[in-house]
Amino acid sequence: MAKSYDQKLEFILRTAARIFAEKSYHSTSMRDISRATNVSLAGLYHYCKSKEELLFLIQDNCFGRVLERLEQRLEGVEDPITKLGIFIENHLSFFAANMSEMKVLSHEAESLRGDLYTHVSTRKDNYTKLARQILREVQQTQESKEPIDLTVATYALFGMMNWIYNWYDPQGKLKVSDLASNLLKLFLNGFLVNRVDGHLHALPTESPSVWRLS
Amino acid sequence: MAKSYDQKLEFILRTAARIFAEKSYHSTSMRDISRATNVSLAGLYHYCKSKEELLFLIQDNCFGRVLERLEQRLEGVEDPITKLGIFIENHLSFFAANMSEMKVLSHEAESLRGDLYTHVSTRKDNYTKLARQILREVQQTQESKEPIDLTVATYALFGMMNWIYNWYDPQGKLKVSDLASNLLKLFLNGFLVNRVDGHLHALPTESPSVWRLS
DNA sequence: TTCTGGTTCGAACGTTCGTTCGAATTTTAG
DNA sequence: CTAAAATTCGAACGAACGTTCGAACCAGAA
Repeated sequence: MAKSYDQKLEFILRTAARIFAEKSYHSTSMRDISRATNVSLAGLYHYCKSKEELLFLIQDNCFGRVLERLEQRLEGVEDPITKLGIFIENHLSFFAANMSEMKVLSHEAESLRGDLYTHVSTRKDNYTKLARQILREVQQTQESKEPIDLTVATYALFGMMNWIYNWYDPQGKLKVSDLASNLLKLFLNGFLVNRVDGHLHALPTESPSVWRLS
Repeated sequence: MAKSYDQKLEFILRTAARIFAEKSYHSTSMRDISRATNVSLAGLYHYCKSKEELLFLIQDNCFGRVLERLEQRLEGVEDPITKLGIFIENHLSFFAANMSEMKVLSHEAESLRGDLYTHVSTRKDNYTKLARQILREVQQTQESKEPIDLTVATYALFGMMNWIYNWYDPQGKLKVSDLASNLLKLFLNGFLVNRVDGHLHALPTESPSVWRLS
């Protein structure tokens, strides 16, 4: 029956995601996945064409669910700042509930090749462009003499959010909602407000050559 | 002669860092490095004990230089905000001048094992604690009713900064100094200012179970 | 020149990898 | 019950991996 096939595939994907997150895609062997799932080595290939397809399915399923949920929640919303709040909360709460898959999605971006890479990469691009568009709208609600560069802001936001797999423990004291509201406040205030210019010009600027070895 | 030995080792490390950054540590073979350096496979082992030591030397040398320079520049500085500016500018300008090495330092953190891992990890911890300490000092110069959580702020800062290997092109239009001043402004304003609380409470909060598969 | 110690490398070692194949087993449909 | 289809797996494949070894090479000191 198709149902039990799908369930077992999902189980394999979840287990593989956990191991990929633990020890990275390239140093995980099909034998590791076989051992962890109690499915024989050859048996795994009944559920996927290759190890690379496993990685793809994890990334694509995971991302698909983020996008689907985001579209639902953004529907009908007009206020740019509310949109941004939804975007951040959506991203972080999904991340926290699916740390392994999201770590794999963030950390193993370049482990796919060819069409599979292109497919995931394109979806990420659209996601990034959506964030950038929301930020542009947010920025236009304000007037600032020295607005933050939109590209820097967009990737700073993703950096803040995606870095959490390096430190955040969903089981720990800090709740996801607190994490989200802290990050939203941190980002939004920084993005909109202009206050500390005095300090910036005092920064010593190093010539890059200082850093080169020889 | 010892001089030429060191020079060749440095050359091998730079080349290895470039390839590790391109296709990740675990999917780079010693044969790849041999090909790129024109040093025979066996010859490489005259300059390192193992592939893992290559990775360690890249990470440790790189981090050592960041720390050394940072200590010099922080010496005698008292103002917390100036300290933070120096910290960010130091980190980013080194990152931009050594993208490969820094990508390897950020991205292959868990690829080392045992003592080598512990050694690099400990230095990173101290670096993180230093940043956290500076942020605490910055925060104490202000009084805020709802300050940003210090842990969140610290890792958000590192997320913003370390994420740049995913998008920033040091050869492109955006200069390092602009990148640094934008990120400093973005972070510092967000960290210090309290303004958008109204929007935060309006955020819908999803139950984590929504995100789980089954 | 001869000797010495650092440097280089071709060839091979044993291991592990992703994947395949054919047969055995279980499940489903008629 | 029977036959077809779906599922499972032991065993093996060739390829690629990190590393080693012994010999060859080359510099500078005597």
